[in-house]
Amino acid sequence: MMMSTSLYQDPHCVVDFALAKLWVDRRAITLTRKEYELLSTLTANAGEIVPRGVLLRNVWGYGPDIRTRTLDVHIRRLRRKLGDYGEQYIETIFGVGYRFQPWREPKAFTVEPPMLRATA
Amino acid sequence: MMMSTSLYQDPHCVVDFALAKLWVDRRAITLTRKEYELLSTLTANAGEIVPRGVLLRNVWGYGPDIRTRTLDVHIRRLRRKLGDYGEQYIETIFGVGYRFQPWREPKAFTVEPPMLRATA
DNA sequence: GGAAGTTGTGAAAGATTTGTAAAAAGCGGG
DNA sequence: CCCGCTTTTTACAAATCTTTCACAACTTCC
Repeated sequence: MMMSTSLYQDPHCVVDFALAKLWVDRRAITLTRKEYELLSTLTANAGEIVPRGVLLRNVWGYGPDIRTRTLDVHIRRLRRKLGDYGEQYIETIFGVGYRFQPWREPKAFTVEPPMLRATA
Repeated sequence: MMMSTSLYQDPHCVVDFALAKLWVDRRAITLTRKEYELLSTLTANAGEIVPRGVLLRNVWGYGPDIRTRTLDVHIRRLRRKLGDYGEQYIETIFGVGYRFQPWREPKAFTVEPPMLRATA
């Protein structure tokens, strides 16, 4: 039985919620369970801030009174697995939480410098 | 369109659900009943993760509260019978279950080294 | 600039899951 | 019953994942 797969998708990154898989630039990346749940929560709210408390509750089942750094560590490992885009994809909102930013083409500064006219 | 005998098939491995038989590289392999049921369940969902719980329920009829290592032992024997491909075919998804991966040609890295150009 | 609080990070410790060999337990036909 | 084969359990070893720790780096606010 084939149902259309639910996934997050942009030019560089695909997350398949059904297969629990991640691809970055066509390359398959293995995620651990916690990494996957964390990324799922973030991409499910792509573009929106997800507060630390919400992540700790949804992914870890922690209450509001638990102090841990495990979220930070997992964020770090996710960023790593997202390769060069890690920093761009997962944004830190200081004092609040994190936000997964859908891919946006970088300004083309280095690619196509503004009018290098032959000349002088 | 007619639906011929139901079987799983790839360049190295054929599983015939009707005959309850397995061939690896043209060689017939005898499977015990449990081995066969396990392999059937896995190949029937080739490419997809099958959670431990599902296997324990489908193949053994166990409920979610039963702790046993018999699944692991059977996986091991299946891998053995699949010969050199055992590890490649049956993938462990840590903390989740197993996945039967259809055959894929290995990357040809060693076969055709990237351009050794004569020169300098 | 300095204090207080927050996040980043590598490494270590802890916890859980899976692999495996070998022994024990089941099972069906003689 | 007894035998041969299959299946399950047992008991560790090994692999993998998760969390903590200690400290560096960074933010914010005064």
